[in-house]
Amino acid sequence: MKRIADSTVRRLSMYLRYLEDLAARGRATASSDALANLCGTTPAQVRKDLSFFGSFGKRGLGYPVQELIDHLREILGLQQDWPVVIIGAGKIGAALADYRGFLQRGFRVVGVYDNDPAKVGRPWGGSHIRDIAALSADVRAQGVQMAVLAVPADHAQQVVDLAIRAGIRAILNFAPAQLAVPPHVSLKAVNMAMEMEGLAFALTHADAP
Amino acid sequence: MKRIADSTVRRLSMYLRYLEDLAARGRATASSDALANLCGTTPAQVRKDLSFFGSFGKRGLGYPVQELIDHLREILGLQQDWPVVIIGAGKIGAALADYRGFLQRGFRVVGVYDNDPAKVGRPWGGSHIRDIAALSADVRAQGVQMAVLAVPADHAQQVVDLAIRAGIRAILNFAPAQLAVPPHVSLKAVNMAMEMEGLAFALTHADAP
DNA sequence: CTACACTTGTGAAGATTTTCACAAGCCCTC
DNA sequence: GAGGGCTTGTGAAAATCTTCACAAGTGTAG
Repeated sequence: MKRIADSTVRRLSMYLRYLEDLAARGRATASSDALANLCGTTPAQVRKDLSFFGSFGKRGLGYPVQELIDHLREILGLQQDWPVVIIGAGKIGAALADYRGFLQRGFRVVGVYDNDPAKVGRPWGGSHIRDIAALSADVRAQGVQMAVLAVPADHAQQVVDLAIRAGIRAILNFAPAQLAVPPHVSLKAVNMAMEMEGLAFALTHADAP
Repeated sequence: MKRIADSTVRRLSMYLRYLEDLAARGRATASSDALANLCGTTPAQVRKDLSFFGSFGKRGLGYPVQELIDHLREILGLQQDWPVVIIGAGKIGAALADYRGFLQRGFRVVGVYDNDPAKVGRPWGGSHIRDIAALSADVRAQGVQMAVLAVPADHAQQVVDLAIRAGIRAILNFAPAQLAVPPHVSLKAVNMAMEMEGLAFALTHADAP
């Protein structure tokens, strides 16, 4: 199959979000035009994105909302629940561990890890924060493939290496560090400073005609 | 001036990060090749990105690290300190309010706002969490242009509208909602669920040859 | 001073992504 | 069951972004 652009995948995820919204409001169908308006894109873009994976709409009618939701969930790999570990129980890690959005969308946080003795053992969810030394065994035992990284930048690479050795194959990185991972591992980074700098750039160059 | 791609701005931000690293280690110059290796891109990309803004290097030598840092900070609009308000004092908002990375990079959090009476008045930094009713006046009084949004999705649009009326012109949105803003306002969204779904997609389609 | 090794800056080529535009298909009405 | 109003799916065109490749500088060594 042709390679799918990252931007396409992001939009699919967004379509899914709005379709679920529409479904909750009882809408049975949605046109590419309606979906595009909601998502801030164009009808052609919506149709093209979906066409990579099949033909889900009915001409003259639009897309059946519930069916398209099911297709998108399958395309994105959300038919299953993904167990996730969170590494780093600082402010950000703790906030993420309690973030309802994860669970709602099929990501189940099965463990929170830290190396700080002051934090290890603290209650979290129905269990407690675990020592990072236990990560390897836990990940292996539970077949966890996804990790969220929220550790200081100077520990990030070392922690990633550990996680990958344990079998992690997809990482969402909140540490402000550029990480190196082998090709079979997927990595996405969320870098607040970078986003803010993008905004500063936009503000600074906004007035230029 | 030609429009600058978002991807270019993100890379500039990344170059800046690594240049500061290099400067801290006492490196006086860096070639596009060295920079590219650090950032996981190509030398040609580095040179092209920089060439949009001028000619900062010396042939045969590379780029003078400190000078390039200064240029990049100016290009990105980081010569000045940007006052920032954080709206929403939940877990994420609170974590962001204490995030050191902001301050270090020239973003000064001047206020944290919430509408929950239980949170308003709680100490934060040298001051306390303020009522969102005070946002308009504060933003105007202090000329704040940037806001970080960390409120529940169903309040997000309404809060954004309020912020924009008060004079905010750049928003970093952590709420899992697609926001509509007028054209003179810059908006960036960080959507954890979307990132996770991107990873799920990658994992699901990784084995396909 | 000349030769040489190295690196930038940049048009042009190549690749990718988005938009266009329209034939084909679906539903509803008459 | 024919006609008309909509909307999809999709090649092709347009726009955008990345990579290539090389002339033009720059410093160093001999």
